[in-house]
Amino acid sequence: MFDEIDARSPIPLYDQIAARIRLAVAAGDLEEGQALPSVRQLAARLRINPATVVQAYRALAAEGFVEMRQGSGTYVRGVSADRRQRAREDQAQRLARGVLAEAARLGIAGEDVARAVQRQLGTERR
Amino acid sequence: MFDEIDARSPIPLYDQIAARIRLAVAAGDLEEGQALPSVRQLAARLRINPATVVQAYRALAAEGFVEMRQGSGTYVRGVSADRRQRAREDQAQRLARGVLAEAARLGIAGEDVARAVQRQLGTERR
DNA sequence: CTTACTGTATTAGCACACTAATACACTTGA
DNA sequence: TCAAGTGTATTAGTGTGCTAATACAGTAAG
Repeated sequence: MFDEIDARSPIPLYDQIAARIRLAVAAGDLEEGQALPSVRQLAARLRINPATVVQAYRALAAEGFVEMRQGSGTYVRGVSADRRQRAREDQAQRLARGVLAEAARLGIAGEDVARAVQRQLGTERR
Repeated sequence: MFDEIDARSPIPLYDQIAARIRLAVAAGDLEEGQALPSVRQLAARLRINPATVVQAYRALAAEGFVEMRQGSGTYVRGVSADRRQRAREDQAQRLARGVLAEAARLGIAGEDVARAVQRQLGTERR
C-alpha cells in the first residue's frame, strides 16, 4: 500500500502518505477501528523520519479519517456514509472555488474551466 | 491598474503583476503595440525591485501576451481572437487536469468536482 | 512495577521560491 | 557621439515549508 511513496517526488512525503490512506479508507480497504502502522513502524519501513509520518497522520486526524490515541496507536475512524459524502462534497466545493479563482487570475472564464473539466472526464474513460 | 498589488499577500508579487496585465489584455484595456511601463518605472511606482517586474513581464512574454525588446521597451502583442481563444482553452485544460489530479489524491470523484464547479458558477451570478 | 511499545512536542537543518542588488548590453533621439 | 532611457544576466539575501533529530508523556501487558 505504501510502495509508491517516493522521496524525490515534488509532492511532500507526508502528503503522499496521507493520500494513500485517504484513498484506502474511502475505498473501504481500511475498516473502522482498524489500527494503522505505528509512526515508528511506518517510518522504518519507508526509511524516513517518524515525525514525517506523524504529520501525515495528524492531517488525516484533522480531516476526521483517523483517531490518534497516545500510548495506544492510530485507528481508522468510522463515519456514516452520508456524512462521508457530505465531506466529499465540501472538499469538492473548496477545490472548485480554488480553481475558479485561479482561472479568474488568468483571465479565463469559469465556463471554459467547466467545459475543460467535462472534457477531461470524458477522455478519462476511454 | 496596479493599485491592488500587495506585498504582504501570499501570492507572489510577480504573479500579481502578471495577472493584472493578463486581465487588461484579455479585456482589451491594453491594445496591440501599446507600451507597458518600463521595468524601472513600474518598480519605482510599486516600490519593489526591477527584477521582480522583469519576472512578471517575462512570464507574460512566455505566454505570448507581450514582447520584450531590449533597449526599447515591452509591448503588448497582437494575437488573433481565435488564437487567443485557443490559448484560453489550453489553459483551462491545464487547470482542469490539475484540479482533477488533486481531487484524485483526496479520494474525490471527478464528477463531484464537475458538479461543484457548476454550482459555483450558478451562485456567482446572483 | 517494569518493559516495551504507543503518540507528543520542540528544535534544528535544509531546500526552494521569491525578492533584491548590481553590473552589463542594447536602442533611441538630440 | 553620447546621454538617458530600455531590457538582460548573475549573484545574494530572506522566508517558508518539509524533513529530521531528540527528548518527553501516556498505555498496555507480563
